[in-house]
Amino acid sequence: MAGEGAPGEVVPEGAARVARVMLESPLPQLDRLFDYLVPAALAPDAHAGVRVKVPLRSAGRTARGYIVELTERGDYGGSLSEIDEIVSPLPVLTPEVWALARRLADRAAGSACDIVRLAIPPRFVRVEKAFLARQGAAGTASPEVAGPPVTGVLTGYSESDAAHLAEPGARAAIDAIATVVPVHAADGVDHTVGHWALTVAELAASVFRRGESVIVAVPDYRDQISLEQALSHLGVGNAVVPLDARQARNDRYAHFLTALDGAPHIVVGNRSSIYAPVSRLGLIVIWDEGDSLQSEPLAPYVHVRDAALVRQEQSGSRLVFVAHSRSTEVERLVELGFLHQVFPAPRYLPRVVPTAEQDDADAPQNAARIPTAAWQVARKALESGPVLVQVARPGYAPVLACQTCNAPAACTVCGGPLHVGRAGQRPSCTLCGAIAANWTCSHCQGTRYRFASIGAGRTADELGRAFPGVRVIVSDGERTVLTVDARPALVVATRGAEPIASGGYRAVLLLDGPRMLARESLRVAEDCLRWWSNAIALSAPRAPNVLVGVGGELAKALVTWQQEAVAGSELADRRRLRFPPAVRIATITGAAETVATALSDLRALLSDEEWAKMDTLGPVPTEEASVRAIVRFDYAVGGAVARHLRALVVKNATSRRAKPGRAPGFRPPPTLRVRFDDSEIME
DNA sequence: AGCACGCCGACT
DNA sequence: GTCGGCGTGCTC
Repeated sequence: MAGEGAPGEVVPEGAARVARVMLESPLPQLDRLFDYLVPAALAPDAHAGVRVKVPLRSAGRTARGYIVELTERGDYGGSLSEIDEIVSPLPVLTPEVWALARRLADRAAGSACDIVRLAIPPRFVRVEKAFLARQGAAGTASPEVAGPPVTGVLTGYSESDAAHLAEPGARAAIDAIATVVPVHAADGVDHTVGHWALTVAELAASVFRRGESVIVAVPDYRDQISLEQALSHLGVGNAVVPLDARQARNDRYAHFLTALDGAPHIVVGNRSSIYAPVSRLGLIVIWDEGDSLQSEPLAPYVHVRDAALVRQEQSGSRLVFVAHSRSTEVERLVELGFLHQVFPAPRYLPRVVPTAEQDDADAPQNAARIPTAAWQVARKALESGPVLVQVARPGYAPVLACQTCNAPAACTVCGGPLHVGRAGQRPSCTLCGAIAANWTCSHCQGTRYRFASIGAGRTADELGRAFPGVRVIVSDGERTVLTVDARPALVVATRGAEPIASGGYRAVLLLDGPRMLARESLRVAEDCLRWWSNAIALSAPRAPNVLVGVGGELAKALVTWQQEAVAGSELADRRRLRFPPAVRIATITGAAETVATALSDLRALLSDEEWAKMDTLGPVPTEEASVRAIVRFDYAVGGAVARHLRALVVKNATSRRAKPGRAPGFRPPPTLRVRFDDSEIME
């Protein structure tokens, strides 16, 4: 490389002289490609995908960005500036990921650079140097793979389903087998994992052994570990590239670069792994797509499901959604015939026993919310191993109330709700953390409070008293226990934080069903079904699973293990109400006049046919000086709605002015903001 | 975001 | 006549 590209050297005839650059800027009006000249000195490293620094508007002001493509002549009429610097010669933004980012941003009326930020971790120079040195020395080496050859067998499923899933471009919703299996990892240690992990690992290993890459997006760390153990069990542990959020930033960049090296890999990570720059993508797996952690909280809020659907379409890879229960979104895709349903063969039916809640004077201690039948199940199961008790709330007493007037107990400092975190602790404020010493009720001046709800900690205390001598283990969101051994123990866990028990739980008690169902949410039925199903799936084969205090359609769905029936009827309701996912929605937020003009501009931009396929809710006032309108529309017109709303956001961003030098207290009107497919908003 | 351009009020 | 106020618009 040395000696090439001296200043003033002439670029070879026919070489690309113009780089089209995506700028790293949050401004919607800069979300397009800008043309720059490639100076001869930089030509050797000027490849599509490399990070660059470019001048913007005036000399001295630089922006960062990525070369997206190289052409001989740009389409810009004016005179072009030259690229300042090529930050690194590594082409980190692959054409495939760029195309994905552009499509998803357009679909969500957002900036492609916001997606690229999720896709490419921050650069780590030392990591990059080490990677380049390694690549220069050894070239691109495929990871070594041990273990059995490609079998195409999918344990617990029919041969015909396995064959269907092996076909290129296959798309399916797979109902996971609701129990646990032992795996023998390469480290020589035996582990227990959910059977889903073995299923996903079998699919991944068979695609990987064809020389293709796999991406698996899992919601949390516990699932990440289980899947890595299952992949190790199948002899493809070396192929795993982990991209989870727990990694240090340098490790994250190192693993990102490994994914980029051109060899086939099995990428396992959180929702942003869907953007991994692997080559020859053969399979995308989304495990437990309904988990809220699969929903992206950063703009433009593209759910991993939607990113996966677009990436599948663009790459022609296989795509499977694996879960114990079905979201309405996946149900819609099944009903459209877009996803093929796959059930275990023979169907696996866990033992689920619904028990109506009862006030039972005979129940030990004051634990009346645990019916006698459940006590008996727990007592018997504790003879042979661990028992899982799922509860709704973490802490000890999550809610306190005034003993005199029954009002919720509020912090005397900030007015926030009080709670007791651990047994014997003084009450403290959930918001500001202040210890409530000498508490007085703000309503009646009473000074005594009572526990108004029961958390995991208090349940654990009660159970410990009822079963003297039995180990009690608490796992909640704050202190999550990942695994427990096979010895008898009462494991009290909040939903989603259940440890995996070696050999599976001998019984599962789902205690706080009615409380979980009481939550005000459009998704409450599907969420509860998912929480319960996932806990049941941690039980050993034939172990009893007691569902306390829940009857009706939900209990029936669990007993017959047909959660998709609930998803189907939920979706039918949403169609009737025109709620997502039957339709798409976009929320439009901003100053009242801004939103009003945006809505009328949108009407003007759409054809009559398009307008007929949508309706508007609101606007309603939200926070200070802001209103929010919701537009609902059929999937067919989503592209047009997104394009026009995006244009209005750009227009608003360029014309709106914060007026400096105005009277003190003057606040610029809130910006026009558009967000697509925010299903939380319908609650 | 920043920064230059441009179109109206007070000035040597 | 022009110096400079800040609203307006653009960024390859």
